[in-house]
Amino acid sequence: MEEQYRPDLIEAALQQQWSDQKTFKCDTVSDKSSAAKETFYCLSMFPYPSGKLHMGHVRNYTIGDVISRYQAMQGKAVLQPMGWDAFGLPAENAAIKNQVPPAEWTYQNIDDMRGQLQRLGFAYDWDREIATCHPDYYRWEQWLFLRLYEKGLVYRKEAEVNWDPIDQTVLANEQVIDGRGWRSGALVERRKIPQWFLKITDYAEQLLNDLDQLDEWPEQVRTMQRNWIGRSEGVNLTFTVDTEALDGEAGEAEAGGAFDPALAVFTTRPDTLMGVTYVAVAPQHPVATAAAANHPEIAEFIEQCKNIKVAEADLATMEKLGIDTGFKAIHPITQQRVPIWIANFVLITYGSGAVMSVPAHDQRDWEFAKKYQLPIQHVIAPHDTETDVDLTQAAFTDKGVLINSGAFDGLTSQEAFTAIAEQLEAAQQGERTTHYRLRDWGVSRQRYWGAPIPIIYCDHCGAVPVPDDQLPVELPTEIEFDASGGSPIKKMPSFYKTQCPTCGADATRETDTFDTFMESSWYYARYTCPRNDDVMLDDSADHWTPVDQYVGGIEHAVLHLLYSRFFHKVMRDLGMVSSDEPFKRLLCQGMVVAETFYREEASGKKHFYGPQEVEIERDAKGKIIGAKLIADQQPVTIGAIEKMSKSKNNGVDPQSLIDQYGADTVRLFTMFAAPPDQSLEWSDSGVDGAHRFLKRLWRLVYKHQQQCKAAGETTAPAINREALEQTGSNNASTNTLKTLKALKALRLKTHETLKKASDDIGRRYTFNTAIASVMELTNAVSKLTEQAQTDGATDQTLETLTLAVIGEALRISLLILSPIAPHITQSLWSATGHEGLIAKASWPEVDEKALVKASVALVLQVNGKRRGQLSLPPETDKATIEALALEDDNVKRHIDGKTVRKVIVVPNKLINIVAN
RNA sequence: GCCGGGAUGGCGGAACUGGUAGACGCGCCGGAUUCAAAAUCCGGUUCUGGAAACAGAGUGAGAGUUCGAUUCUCUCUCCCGGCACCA
Repeated sequence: MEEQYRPDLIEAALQQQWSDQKTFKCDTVSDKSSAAKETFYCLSMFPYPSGKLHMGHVRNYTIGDVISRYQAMQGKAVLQPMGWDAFGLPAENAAIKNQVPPAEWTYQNIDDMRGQLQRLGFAYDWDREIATCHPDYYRWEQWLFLRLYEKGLVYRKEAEVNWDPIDQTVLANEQVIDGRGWRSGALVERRKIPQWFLKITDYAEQLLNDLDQLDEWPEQVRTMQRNWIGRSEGVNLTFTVDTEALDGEAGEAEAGGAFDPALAVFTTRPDTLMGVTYVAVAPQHPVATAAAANHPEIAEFIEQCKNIKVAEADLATMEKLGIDTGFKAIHPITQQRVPIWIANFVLITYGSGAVMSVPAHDQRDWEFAKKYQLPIQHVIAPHDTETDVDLTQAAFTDKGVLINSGAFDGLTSQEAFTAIAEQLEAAQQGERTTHYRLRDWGVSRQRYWGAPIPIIYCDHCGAVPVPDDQLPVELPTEIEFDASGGSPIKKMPSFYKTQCPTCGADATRETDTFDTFMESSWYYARYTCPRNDDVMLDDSADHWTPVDQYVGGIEHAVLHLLYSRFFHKVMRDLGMVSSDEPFKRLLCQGMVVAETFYREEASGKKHFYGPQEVEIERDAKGKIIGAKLIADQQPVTIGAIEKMSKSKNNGVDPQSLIDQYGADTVRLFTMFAAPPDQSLEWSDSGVDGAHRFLKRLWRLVYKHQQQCKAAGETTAPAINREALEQTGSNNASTNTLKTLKALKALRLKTHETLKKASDDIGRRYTFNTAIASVMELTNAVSKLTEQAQTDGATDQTLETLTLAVIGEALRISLLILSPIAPHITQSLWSATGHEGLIAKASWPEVDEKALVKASVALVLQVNGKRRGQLSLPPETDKATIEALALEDDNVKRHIDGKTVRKVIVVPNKLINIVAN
């Protein structure tokens, strides 16, 4: 055994050994030996192959690896695969920038990043690796899409995209900066094009209800999904556009063509119907188009509304603007005429593209009405008389009692909901309905680097699905990119020219590709049978799924996790899996963040400096007071602590850390610095600290091993429990008694640590506190080792006993740390005479007998403030505790002159004396 | 704007079910070792007062419930994630 810890010597060798021996290869279903074993499927969200790993990946995959290794030590058959979410926009951007085809760029990145993952020692079954850009993978995605098509879950409709009028391409939201295309700088326009949709709304109710099954998901994620699906009960009702007035004013034929005079709106508050003072429609609504026909100012307003990108956040934060169409809508109950306005915040994609407006009882309507001097009609009064309603200041949005509502006056909001809905239903002007905020999933992307949508357009037969035997529709990889960013296959007749599968006539292939969320919605299932070329999923899928533990970033809380849940239910309905949900337990890890440093240039633009370029200045207490650039010794501004990113130049490259400290140190630090669900703040000195701990652990084991050798033992001796219990023997010296007491204390600490760490790693996933408790244990071992040395000459039994107790503490420390730092623990495991792999060892068991305590600390409080402490045998009775507490000098002082009113005793914890 | 989350010493964090606030690590201060340094080891370290014992204050701000609140309730401030074409 080496005296010094040398990660550079041990890590590479062990990784080679694990790879050669396929140590972490997962048993297949047909393997009889594994059939009886309990399975555990641990999955970390697969990475996009961007080039190299970042700290977020390291954190994500270390968490998954710790859980996997822990579960394997529990005796389970563990599946932990890894792969690549390989389609996506960055490959196309790189292609334009570097003139490298996306496929080449992607596969090179995969090779690089695979090497980095292996260098971190993750226990993956690499034989199951998948890359979603490979035809063997996406052919099954095309196949599944066609099954959805057959089931009527696929349809085509017009939908809006961000259009760059100069580059003549569709832009992603990310590519629109301040309303302009990121390459061309042109103002983007919203433009409608036909696109394919999946009917996820058919599953809205199930997706909502089954959230209740997911009791091992973070509550916040379930809440976000619930709100995203957004079920609401309301009424669909119809206002009628007053076409007679229209005739008088402009004439319908002129007015941009005919439109349906029935103007449908949805409301969750039919009780406020009598307070409607106007109706608002989306700029794209047919009524708006009609109004624009002979009113140039309206046409111009509609035109302006186009210059906003297709993102809800932008729509919701923009200035609320509107214009009167001049048209009137007839109220379904009062028959009164109210104005129809065009409002830029009404979404054509959401509901019917029109809303009824009740400014008295809806804040947004109120603000709009104030701005454009529209009337405000008060129709709901509060239940109680204390609540102030001042409609000149704000809308009153609570429910209450109806007023100014004719026949409905005096009804509560709830009663009015029913009464008004029934009246509308009777008059066939409305119906009660359930509405979802969730929209159908648009899966068409006008991009190259994605899976082709398997559809052929024929002039005679329309849209025709590609027959199964022609799958996969392969994406050509021999392509050329031009600077506009447009998809090359759209200009590639060899790709899109084909024959209609139905009639054989010349036809055109769909050149759009799938949204990359398609690939990530089912990859977890494909890992169970990644090489099966005959079917998408075989029996293995049901053997392993649902995934027992899924680990990934909180940013996926809604979209990816909702789409996967949808796909799982679809696959269930197709008989491919039998469970309802794909992921049993979910862990959302926080971001990796770091300090930023910058200088503001004359233009106001910030120039960010990397952490390695900057020197931190501290005051005498170590508080950071400033920073300067090493290069010129001039100050730089310390910015906010933000997510590591290229733009903020605050990223730390994991590779250089691995080179410097080894994989175990990096793994240990990322697990120790924060609990997994919180954001992790990067700290170089923290990494040093983690490395120091590993060095200390190594030296401790080395020293112990030397002592064992000196005592003539090759490994730590077994604990002689009888000898350890001999505290009362008459001829024992004080030194002996002292040592025995210390040994028993260490053994207590060992098993307390094991108990806590097992719970922390196995149940709570608070790896930071598990590591902290092992640190405490090794600190105690360190103290005892020193103590034993200074106590000097002791008899041989005692020496053996000391070696045994310390040996147990170290062995248990190694086992607890092995999922976190697998290399160093393996080396020390072998060096202390253990055969085989620590990864295949069983998790140690707590010795309950070692946990028995002679006394417990009991806190004394007077009026809730700590005034002292008692050390008492556990389960001391209340009366005794109270008597002892009242004798305490400090307690006496604080109750002096007061009357004891009450005494509260919490067993084995504290006693609180209430006196005044 | 909407939905979700967070805030505790100089710093990262701990306190799991309402019961000793600050475990563990970093940083800093002092000491040992060393010709010296690195490395390592030992001690101290929430703030204020005090030599100490101890006392007072203290978990983003303000209120409330309770014998007792970092923990529960309400209001507010700031920061972060998502918002359907970044993945």
